[in-house]
Amino acid sequence: MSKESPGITVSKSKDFSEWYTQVVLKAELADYAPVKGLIVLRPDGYAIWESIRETLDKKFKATGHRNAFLPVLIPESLLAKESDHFAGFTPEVFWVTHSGENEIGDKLALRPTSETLAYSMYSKWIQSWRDLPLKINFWNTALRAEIKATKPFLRTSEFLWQEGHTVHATKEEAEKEVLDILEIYKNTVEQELAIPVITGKKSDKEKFVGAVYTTTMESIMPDGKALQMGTSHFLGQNFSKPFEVKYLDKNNAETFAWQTSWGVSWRLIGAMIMVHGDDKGLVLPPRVAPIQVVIVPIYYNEQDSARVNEAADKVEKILKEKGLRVHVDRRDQLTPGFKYNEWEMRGVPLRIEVGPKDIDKNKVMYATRHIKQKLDLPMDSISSEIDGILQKIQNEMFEAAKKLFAEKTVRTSEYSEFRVALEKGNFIDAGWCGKKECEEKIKEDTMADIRVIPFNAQNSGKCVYCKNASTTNAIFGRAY
RNA sequence: GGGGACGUAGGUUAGCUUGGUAUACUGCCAGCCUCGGGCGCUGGAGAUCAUGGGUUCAAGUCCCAUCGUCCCCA
Repeated sequence: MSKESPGITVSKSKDFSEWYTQVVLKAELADYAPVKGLIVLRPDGYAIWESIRETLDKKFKATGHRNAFLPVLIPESLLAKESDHFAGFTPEVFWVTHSGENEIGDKLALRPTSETLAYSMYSKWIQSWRDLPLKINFWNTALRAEIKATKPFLRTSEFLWQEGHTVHATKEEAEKEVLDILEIYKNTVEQELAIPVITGKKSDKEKFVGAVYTTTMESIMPDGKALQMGTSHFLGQNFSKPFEVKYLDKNNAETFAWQTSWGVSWRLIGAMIMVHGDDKGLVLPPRVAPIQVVIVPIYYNEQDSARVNEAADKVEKILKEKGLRVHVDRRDQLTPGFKYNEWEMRGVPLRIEVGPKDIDKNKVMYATRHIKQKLDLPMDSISSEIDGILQKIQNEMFEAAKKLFAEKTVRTSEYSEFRVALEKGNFIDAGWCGKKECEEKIKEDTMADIRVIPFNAQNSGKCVYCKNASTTNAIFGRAY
């Protein structure tokens, strides 16, 4: 492996894993931390997270949610209060056992997720039906020990995410919340990150421990592996009972509340890298790119330098007035060619070149990142056309990703075909009888599990494994 | 759970078999350069050789232990 070259040295199709690592490091999104399984998010990576966060935050607030913050330490006694939930997480919990030299009796977990802590507070805050619904979101990190198979953004021992925790008076209202949130997730991922997803329910085997059911959005990566992009859980009264999240209803009757929880993480950044990147590096959708347009001035002498820089300033001003994130690369010790390659590796969706020849013709050149093309743009048209150009890039990236998704989804009712298609790296859309045994057998056999039972699933009639009548089709895949 | 690779300058590394205070490229700094696809030239700074112990006149190199990282397969 050569990390020496400033560019990406392997092709995406030949060595996907190495390609991914190089893009993350060389595009300066993240770097490895001194502790195994942890990464440091660098400014470009963080800017992408901020962009996702701002979009979601607006949508959460528009639908009546408020932000709050919880501490990172959770006492074992509290974490263990809902036993299924505890059993599900305990293998990957980090424990704080000492304060200074003193051992802590009730040892403290670094939060793997905050249900227990949040709901112990909620039980104090909620007394009346008038206190409901309670809809709070937390932007924080979660810690889950990943000892083997770590990968930046996809599997790390600490990750940035948001977790929403809501409480409702009725089952119906809580179930609506679960779906409303999933819809917000889907829209955000498709419109901002240009990644198509399929939404639906998890099987009982794959649902969040402690939930009544889990809804999810899933996508497929170019290497054929499935990636869970976000989940929204209906918790029923599974937590409200042990944690006594209850209220007096209008008839003065004490009632256990209905709850939801939901989250997306910086895993979305990993998905975006994998779906859109190419052999030259990162490719960012304009809507989340930290730099949407980079301007490269080109000149050979003092005389040109003055007028070229002046023209570059003018273009920058036009773009900034449009509210775009723009950067002029004024480093004069580097050649234009070097700069082109560098900005391409870093994924900037649009590059504008301004040189003496362009100024003579009162135009600029622009090059798009997602597909290789270089076109003229008259100086006077920049302001009116730039939004359209960026929107076109965003659309074309989404269309290309949708095409990939469609190509990698195979419908079959034959188990032999199922295995072949899976081996080639596909989602398999196949009938399922609804029994856990078939799901487990398939997993043993092929390493694939049920990623999602789509909301709009068809029913092909018989289970792909046992051949008995199917209750629904499900999407099978090998997951990250 | 199983297997593999590895730790020497910011990055990538040579040197280890056969012990004698470390090599190059890249990046970085300064100065030049007609710089439109990873230009070229000159000079310079940069290394407790992962950590601890042992053998030896002498350890990056040999021995023991520890720590850590990455990758692949289930």
